Amino acid sequence: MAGRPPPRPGYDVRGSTTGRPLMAAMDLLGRRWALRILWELRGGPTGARALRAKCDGMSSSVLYDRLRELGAAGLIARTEDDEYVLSEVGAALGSALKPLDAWAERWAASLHPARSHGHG
Amino acid sequence: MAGRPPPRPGYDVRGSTTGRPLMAAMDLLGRRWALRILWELRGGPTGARALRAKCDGMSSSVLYDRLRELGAAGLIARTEDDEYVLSEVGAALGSALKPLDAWAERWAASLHPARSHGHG
DNA sequence: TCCTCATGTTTTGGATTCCGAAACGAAGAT
DNA sequence: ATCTTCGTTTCGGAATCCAAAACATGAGGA
Repeated sequence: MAGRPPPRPGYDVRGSTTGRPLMAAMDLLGRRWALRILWELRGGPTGARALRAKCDGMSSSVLYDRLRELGAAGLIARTEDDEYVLSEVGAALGSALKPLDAWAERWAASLHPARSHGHG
Repeated sequence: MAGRPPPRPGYDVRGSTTGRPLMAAMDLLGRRWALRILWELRGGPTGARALRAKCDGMSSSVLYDRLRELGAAGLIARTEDDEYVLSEVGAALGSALKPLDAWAERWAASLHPARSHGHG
């Protein structure tokens, strides 16, 4: 079960007592599969089992831990159909993560410059 | 010790065999303190002990695990003075992370709208 | 020389987190 | 009733993280 309350800005999080939002975000998003879950939720409402399939390799126990945390943080919500969906801030995070996607491509290019890499 | 080679784009990473750069990035950066270390390195070359002080709460063993991983990933390098410094791609990541910082502020505002929050 | 102090780094044992598979409970369809 | 699909929880073992101590090196001073 959750060992501690999910990190939220304004409160002390692991490694920072300043309550700086970015630190809370890094604590929350810096957990295994957290970013990935949000990323896969970009495409619209998704059921738990389908979400797990997209994040192949994730164990269900961790999935539900994350879903609880992200829900408590207000990043995801649920539809009437028992599906998980990005909240407004959650969707905004998806946009804020795009530069990271672009950077990753650049990073890949810097490591093996001769490799071609598509965007999907 | 390092249980597996640090994630790099173009190879299979935890939870993804596509080699997609973003997935490799999420595996690498989604480890505890990884993002924080890069964030604190923004200010210029920093010695190991000073870096650990900035990331108060981080244990030294994890610090050096991360420094090894980030070094192998080409995100950080070392100066002659035994200090750690962002590489070119590493610095670019710092910029790519700025929208995340901005998003975190918005996230904080969405949780407790009446709270004031400065930028430093 | 010897001691001290600050640094970079590794080691160690215990706590936390993650994984993988199985299982449970509630629907719907046959 | 039975089968299937889904959301969810449980559980033992593995990987990771933590906290503190220890090791190594070099500079400075007595």
